[in-house]
Amino acid sequence: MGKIEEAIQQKEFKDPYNKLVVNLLYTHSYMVTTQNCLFKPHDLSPEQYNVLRILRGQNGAPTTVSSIQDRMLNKMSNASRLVDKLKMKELVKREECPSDRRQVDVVITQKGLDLLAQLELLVEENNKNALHLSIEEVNQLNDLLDKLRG
Amino acid sequence: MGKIEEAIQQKEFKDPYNKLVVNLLYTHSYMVTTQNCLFKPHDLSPEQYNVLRILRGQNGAPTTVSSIQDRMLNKMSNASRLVDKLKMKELVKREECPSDRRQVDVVITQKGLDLLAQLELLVEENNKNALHLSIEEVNQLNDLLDKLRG
DNA sequence: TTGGATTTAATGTATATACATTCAAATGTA
DNA sequence: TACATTTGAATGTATATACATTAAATCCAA
Repeated sequence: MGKIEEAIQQKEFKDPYNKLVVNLLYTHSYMVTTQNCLFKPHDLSPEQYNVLRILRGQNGAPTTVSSIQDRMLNKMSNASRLVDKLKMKELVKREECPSDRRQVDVVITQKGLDLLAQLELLVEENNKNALHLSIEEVNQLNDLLDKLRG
Repeated sequence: MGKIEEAIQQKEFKDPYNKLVVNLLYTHSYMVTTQNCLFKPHDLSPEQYNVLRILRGQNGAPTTVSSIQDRMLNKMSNASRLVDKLKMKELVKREECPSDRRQVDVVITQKGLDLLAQLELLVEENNKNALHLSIEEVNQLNDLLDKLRG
């Protein structure tokens, strides 16, 4: 894979800031590609996986659609439709919230929990294989990304 | 914005590798959001902007659809359809390649070049405003991302 | 308590990604 | 030359993002 200049056949960048934007977009695509390969055999998209992870993190407590939305990595994704897809696969349950009938309580099913458990090791392995960095570099990168967003 | 843990309301991560994947996805979404805001008033998407940039980088030389595809940040994007959208806006021209009639030569128009020129300063400003990092940190981040992909 | 404002989820539409498939043109080999 | 293979672009379909809009339920203030 190597340097971004070779990967996209661009000789040089206007400035390091411009290069960083391109590098982020390209690296994102690289990571998502590995995730797609991993999840595809299980008929799951990375985004659907993320919703399941959020629901499991609630430890069985019902979670409203808007609460899922708030916790999603992409704030513009559509939790309502993702939940719909997961429900069709019986990975989540969806019930009207008794205290506020506008809201919808979403809970991960046992089938959903089983799928997450099954993927656990694969995801961990995939991450470590895809990220060609030492623990120190990973920590450094995490700090820089946190700082990037201000 | 701050630390990723607060941003997505997740208390802790399984390991730094897992955190990095989440951080990359979240930071990508952050950057693309700023780009969308920038390009939207000009009826352009970040991906269409990227194609125009690639074509300008060819200095007027015709570029085939597959060559555009190779240079794109996301290798799974569909250059054919993006070129189609740009042609409808008269930002590119598309002609049958005389030496190989399977291929299609794409060239950026003056209108396309004018639009890029108009966006030049805005993009630069947007990048510097969105990336809350010093030049040194930007360079460090670029190196780490290059290394990440191996 | 009524009626406007707000909240929540669902839905509609355009764009893009992630594939698979198609079809014409070119290539290579018997 | 003839025919199978490969290549390049377009197209089809499912999923997801990026909005705007809708409709119902709740809230709140007159």
